[in-house]
Amino acid sequence: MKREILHVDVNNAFLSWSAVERLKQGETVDIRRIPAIIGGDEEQRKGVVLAKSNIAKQFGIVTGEPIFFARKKCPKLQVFQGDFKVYYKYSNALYHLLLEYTDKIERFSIDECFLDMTGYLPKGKNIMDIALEINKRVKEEFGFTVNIGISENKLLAKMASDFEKPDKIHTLWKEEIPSKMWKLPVSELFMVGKRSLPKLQKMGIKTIGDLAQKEEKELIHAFGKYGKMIWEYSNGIDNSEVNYEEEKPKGIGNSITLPYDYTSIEKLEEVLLALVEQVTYRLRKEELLANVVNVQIKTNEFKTFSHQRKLDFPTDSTKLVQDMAKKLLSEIYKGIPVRLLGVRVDQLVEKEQRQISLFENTDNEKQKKIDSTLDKIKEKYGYESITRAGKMQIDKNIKLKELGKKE
DNA sequence: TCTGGGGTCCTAGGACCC
DNA sequence: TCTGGGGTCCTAGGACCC
Repeated sequence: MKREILHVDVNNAFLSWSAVERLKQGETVDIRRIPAIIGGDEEQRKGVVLAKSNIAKQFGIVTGEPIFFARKKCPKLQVFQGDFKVYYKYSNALYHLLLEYTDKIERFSIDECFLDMTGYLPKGKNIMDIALEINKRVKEEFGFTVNIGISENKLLAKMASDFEKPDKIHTLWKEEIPSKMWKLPVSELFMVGKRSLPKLQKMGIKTIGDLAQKEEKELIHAFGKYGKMIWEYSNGIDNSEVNYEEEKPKGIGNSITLPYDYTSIEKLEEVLLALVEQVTYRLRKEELLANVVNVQIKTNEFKTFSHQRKLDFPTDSTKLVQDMAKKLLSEIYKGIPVRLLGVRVDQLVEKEQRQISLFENTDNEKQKKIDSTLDKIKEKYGYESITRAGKMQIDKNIKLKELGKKE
């Protein structure tokens, strides 16, 4: 059966949301109408472009590039700091509006949703009517704009929403693939990144159409599973479902670019504990246990190293994750200046259904009590109220993240 | 003042087992 | 007295997305 899928994508999400919030606070300048970007804190060495206004885009500014470069391209550029609390607020507002049309919604990212409208169209209305209504309502009720892509699967709907921006609705039905999608450069295809591009070009593939017309076998030979996937995408093939059920995360991580390169293991360990605390706090909130701990560093030369290890039994204990993380850090740290430090936990399992291991001792009851007591304080007074690491004791220069609420 | 942070998925090699 | 081989698990690294 042919499905009816919408992809709703907020235009310049972070910048638009900041613009709307500022206007609401009484500011008169709409930062969408000036050369502006949302950027990270340059003093904390997080100075990259997170979002740009269309005017900034006209100067050649791209997401992810250093603000330093962006300023060279556009000396009059205005830089604003992002606020993730605000972003979650608008993301949730949009989601709730969309829920009025179907309950089959996949939140693909903070600013993108897939809607499965199959069987959800009200009498006398077609999918375009619904898209028009959503587009209009979002603009009127929230003050920001969205692009909407319409098709019979997620891939095509997503490609469609990416066509002309902002505030536009596009269809990309199967029969429109040759005229609307094949002419585009292959780099525009979802999942074709900067690493694959040169390889594809060497094969004589410049457009999505070039890729579609290759033999599938040739792509599989050159790229394996990935080759099969992008070949299918170029032909508009995607049978994946709109995943509307809230999924538990498969891994939880926290990393930080340090304000300057660290060369002492003691200082790194202090930060490591703060990272572990946040990760395990989130673990416990999700009622998950981790089987694997991973520690990652990035050197001053931008080389990354990581070590991971399986635990004897799954845990959400700050202490146990910290012990393992310290071990892993000591394995990778060879005295090279460290720019970034990160901790992740993986292979997460539900708290209830885990096996009780023979190795698991029961004398960690004390640790459990400490964890849950601290969690309660965090719930009540905010995450920053108490940490074992105590961010004040760490480096005064470090600003740890606030925990954004997904809801 | 050059280069964020949070994810998912895949690959490849080695260990280990049968 | 010459190197088998398939399957699974573990680990490191990398690609891609927003």
